[in-house]
Amino acid sequence: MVKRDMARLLEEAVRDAQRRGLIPLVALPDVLLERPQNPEHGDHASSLPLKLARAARMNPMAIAQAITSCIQLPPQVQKVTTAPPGFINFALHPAWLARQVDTILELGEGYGNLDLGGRKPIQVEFVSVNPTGPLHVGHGRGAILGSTLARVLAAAGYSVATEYYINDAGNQMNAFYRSLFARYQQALGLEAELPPDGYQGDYVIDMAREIVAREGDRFLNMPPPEAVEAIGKIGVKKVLESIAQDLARLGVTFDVWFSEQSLYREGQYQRAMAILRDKGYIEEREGAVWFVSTALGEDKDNVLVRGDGSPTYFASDVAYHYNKFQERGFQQVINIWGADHQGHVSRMKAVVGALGFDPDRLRIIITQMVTLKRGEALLRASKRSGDIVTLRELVDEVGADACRFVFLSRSADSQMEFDLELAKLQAPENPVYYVQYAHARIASILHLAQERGIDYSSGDVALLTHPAEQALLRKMIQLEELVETVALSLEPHYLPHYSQDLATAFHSFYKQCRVVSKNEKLTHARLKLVAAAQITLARTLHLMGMTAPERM
RNA sequence: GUCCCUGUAGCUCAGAGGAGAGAGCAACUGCCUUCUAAGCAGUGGGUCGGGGGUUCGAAUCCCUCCAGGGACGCCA
Repeated sequence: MVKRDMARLLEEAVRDAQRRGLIPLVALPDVLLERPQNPEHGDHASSLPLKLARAARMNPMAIAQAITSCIQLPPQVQKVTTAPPGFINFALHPAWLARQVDTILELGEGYGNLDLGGRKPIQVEFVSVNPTGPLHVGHGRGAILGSTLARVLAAAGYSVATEYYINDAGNQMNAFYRSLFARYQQALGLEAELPPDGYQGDYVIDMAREIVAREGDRFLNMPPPEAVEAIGKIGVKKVLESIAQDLARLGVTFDVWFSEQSLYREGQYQRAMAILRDKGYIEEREGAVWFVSTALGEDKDNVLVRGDGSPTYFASDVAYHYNKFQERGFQQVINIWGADHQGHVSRMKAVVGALGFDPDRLRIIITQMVTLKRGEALLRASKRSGDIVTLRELVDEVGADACRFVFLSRSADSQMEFDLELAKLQAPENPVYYVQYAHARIASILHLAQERGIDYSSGDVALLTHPAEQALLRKMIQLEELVETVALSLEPHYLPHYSQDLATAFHSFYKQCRVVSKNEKLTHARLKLVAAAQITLARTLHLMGMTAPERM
């Protein structure tokens, strides 16, 4: 990776300068290199001299010159210059840049893979919505974020497992069961009322009708509690199937669908509670069992077991995370939660610490709310009221690729507006098509070359000296750095931005440089460049979970 | 009241201590006899919410105020 090479080069030069007494022995800051926005300042830049000036009690320019004088140019670098008030600028060597085409072609689909993670087992848990109804658009955001992170982490060399936590225990499920049973009775022409805390959505009615069609009235012959349970199970299965389908259409799949109930069946709950009890984090008062989070600096304690003896969802979460770290041995766990769970972050981390694990091994990403607009009309999503725009509807209208791209473009921290009308209206001008169009154009050139039977395998990349070719190359070689950035920051919104930059570099090259021409040698070299650009662009699209179309 | 997120071009958003603050859309001007014009080249547009502070240097860090959203249950 170029950036790392440059950083090492700089660091060695500083050490050398210190050894030779050109600059004093002072500690170095963490960040050594930046990427200058002005191309005149080279490909990489360092403001290290400015940062050292005070401690070194030297003029920054003098430091810059001292360091620069200790740099021995590697093949990657054409020149190193100093600039006031104290910058060191690195310019990559055009010949080296051109040679990266061959490197990328050799790596093929593997270009962009790193071994940053050392195969460490890492879990990404996301969506994890109660199986009580269809997913809405907010869930789509978490789904796309999670699945993209999983792809990038895998590329970065982690051993990634994706997981959906099924909240199939607790009050919400019970309300859903009873709602479904009421609709079932209604579907059979009986008088029945939806419970006051019930689910009003039409999908419950549809589901009840399906159950009647398939199973008849046999549940009426059971004692009502049994019937509710039996119908509920069928309902959950149906809902989960439809959730899985909706997600699959978005390119989101899971390695594991983990049941909350299993935590109780298989003893994880009991074991986790025993640990907390042994370590003195549990107190019983007011008829309930509490996790004494105040002992860990939290604002307040939290109930684990209610007065009626039933565990809270927090108790389930304790057992679940005990299971993740202790029983399944994940080194790192990433949870993606909606903004409405933000208040639970610190207590969750506290309890992980209380169980004996380093809380930093748990990283929780909060995705902010999505508001849907249809033109001027604001649409609020509430599952209870039944007034929702479902994820399925969104994908139907906008398409999976565009959905992924739009959601990925925003950082998880910022609330976003999704205007359905605009998304449809803008379709041809949408950046997603701009990026994919670049890929289709590349494919088209390569098809032409194939039709004409051009063998460019021995093309000489040294001919790639045109500014547009070099600009394209500069973008292409940033892919590895991008994968690293996203894997460390867990912020995939860099991907769509990079893909646009890459597409721009290609479109501009395409306009300025004829690829298949009468100049045979240049044609061969450029076909190589184009093939490498295709690899880079396709890889970027695939990391985002998008398709790379051959034609549009 | 407390805690979290956000406030950057007309709109949607990047930019997390460095060099005249960026992109897409929208607006305007040019460019198709050549591999896809879903494209390219260019123009206009900004008190980076306000005010203090730290720093050689702040959209970025600290304090404070304002505005929007979310969370503060023996709901999930």
